[in-house]
Order: sequence, then C-alpha cells, then structure tokens
Amino acid sequence: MTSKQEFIEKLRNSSLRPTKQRINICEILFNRDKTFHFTINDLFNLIKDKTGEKVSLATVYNTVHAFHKKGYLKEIPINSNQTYFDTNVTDHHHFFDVKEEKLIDLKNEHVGPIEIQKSIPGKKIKSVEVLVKLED
Amino acid sequence: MTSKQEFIEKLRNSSLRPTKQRINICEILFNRDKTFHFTINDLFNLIKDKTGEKVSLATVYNTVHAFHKKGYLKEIPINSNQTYFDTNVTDHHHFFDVKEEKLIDLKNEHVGPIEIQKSIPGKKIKSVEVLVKLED
DNA sequence: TTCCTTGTTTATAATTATTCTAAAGAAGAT
DNA sequence: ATCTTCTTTAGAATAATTATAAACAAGGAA
Repeated sequence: MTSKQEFIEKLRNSSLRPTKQRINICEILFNRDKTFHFTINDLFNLIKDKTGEKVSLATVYNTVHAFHKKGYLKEIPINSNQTYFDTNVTDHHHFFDVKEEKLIDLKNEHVGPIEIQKSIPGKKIKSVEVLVKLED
Repeated sequence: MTSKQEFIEKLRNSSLRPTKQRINICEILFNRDKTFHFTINDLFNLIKDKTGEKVSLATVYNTVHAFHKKGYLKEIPINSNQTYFDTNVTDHHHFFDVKEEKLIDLKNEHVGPIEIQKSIPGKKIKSVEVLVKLED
C-alpha cells in the first residue's frame, strides 16, 4: 500500500505541486499491484467513482500529460479514436483485443529480443514496441 | 506505369464502381514505385495538387476506408492525432521519426522473426507490428 | 501569520479529425 | 431511355483534445 506521503514526494521530485487533484489521480493510477491501461476518459470516470470528488476534465488531461512527460506513464500506440496510457513504463509490448478494445501486457520474455538491423543516419532509436492485434 | 484500365479492373473486382474520383485516388496511391505513407489530409491535398480536380473530403475518407477494407491499404498504428495509411500491405514494420512526423518502412528481414510465446484463450493473432520510434 | 509570486484548477470556448446525413448525380442493367 | 442502386458532396454532427482566462491554492519571504 503506497501512502499519500510518497505521492507527495513523487510529485515534489518532479517539481509538480502536490495538489489534492494530483494526489487523487496518483492514488488511482499508482496504488495498485497490476499494471493499468486506460484512456483519459476511463480515468476521468474512475476519479468520480472512486474518490467521490470531481476533477475537471482539463485537469485530467494536464496531469496525465505531466506524468507522461516525467516518465510516470507510457503512451501506447494503437490506432483507436482514443489515446491509451499505461502505468507500466518499463520496456514491454502489448496485445490489443480489437473487439473488446482492451490492452493486455506482453512481457519482454514472451517476445524475445528484437534487433533492428537498419539504421537511419542522424537518428537514434528511442523505443521499439510490438503491438499484437487479436481477433476472435 | 500502371494504366487507368488496370485501376478500373481493380475497382470492379472489389465491386467498387470505377468513378472518376476513385480512379484519381488510385493514380495517386498506386501509380508509384515506392511505398507511400499518408494521412487522409495528405491525400486530400495531393489530389488537388496533382490532378487539378477537387474531390470532397468525405469521398477521400470513404474511398480510403473502402480500399482499406478490401486490403489495398494498411493502417499503421502510431499515436498521433491523425491516422496513417500505407500502400504497402505486406507484413512489415515501421520507423517513426517523431520530430519529422514521418514514417519509414522497415523490411521484415531487418527485424527478424518475432515469435509471440503467449496466447490468449479464444483469441487468435491478427497481426504483429513493430514500431520503432526515432529521435535525434 | 500576512503578503506576494507563481503554479494549478476550472468551466467553457476553440480546434481538429472523423463520421453522418440527405439530396443530387453518375453507373450499370434492362 | 428508364430504373435501380451506388456514389459524391456540402454541410452538419460528434468526439477527442487543446487553449483561454479568471478564480484559487501552494510555498516562500517578511
């Protein structure tokens, strides 16, 4: 169980002021065992449901983007009408269940090392991500 | 050089009526040597520029979606505010230059076989795609 | 504390990509 | 030609995201 105090420090360390709203969002995002995949809208609704306090949509966007920038969240590339984020920021891959519109983690060892045998002059690799689409 | 006649047949084979607009779009998309990565907006502007004829935006959406459905175009999963398509429908991967917002093909042999050593009950794999993000 | 500066939240407006709609037009078959 | 069906189109509708600017809260200094 992660304490509110830890979130406050986490925020301070990133020079983000620990506001009530941000702490609420931390509780929902980071106070859990398993990785969490979500859209802004999922999160927006969860905050209302779980904390009883309402946070404006703009703040949810601001906060998620701030956390993403600080490396606390990972954006997942799927072609969907909504952007997905992941609380697991380590290098890993995903299944995407197209029908259910649900993401499932794929551990690195379930994919094996990927060696990119081509390089683009003047550019370096930032990330390598595998997306496995699933159908019935 | 692919002829207009071939496009007409291609369209007929997919039970899409060969209209002037669709043929124009075919010329732009398929009458080229290298693979072509584009957004709907790119294509919309190209049609105006290259053919001199204007096609409504709705038709571009309709046609691209029809071609995608028929397997003549591939959708590429990137997190961007616009959806990207690719005229190369074979199984292959991509670099994405984040700064330039540009896609570059990655041949399968430059990535090597990817074996997904995990399965999800009741689901089968539809596609496996690697996205390599590039930075300066 | 109290004051001040700066960062944050908020409702709402603005923007942008995409889809929908309904009417006019073109293709294909008879 | 005529009829049916498919297609195009402009514009409206929708939905995700970003911008705006005023009210508010946090942190520091006096």
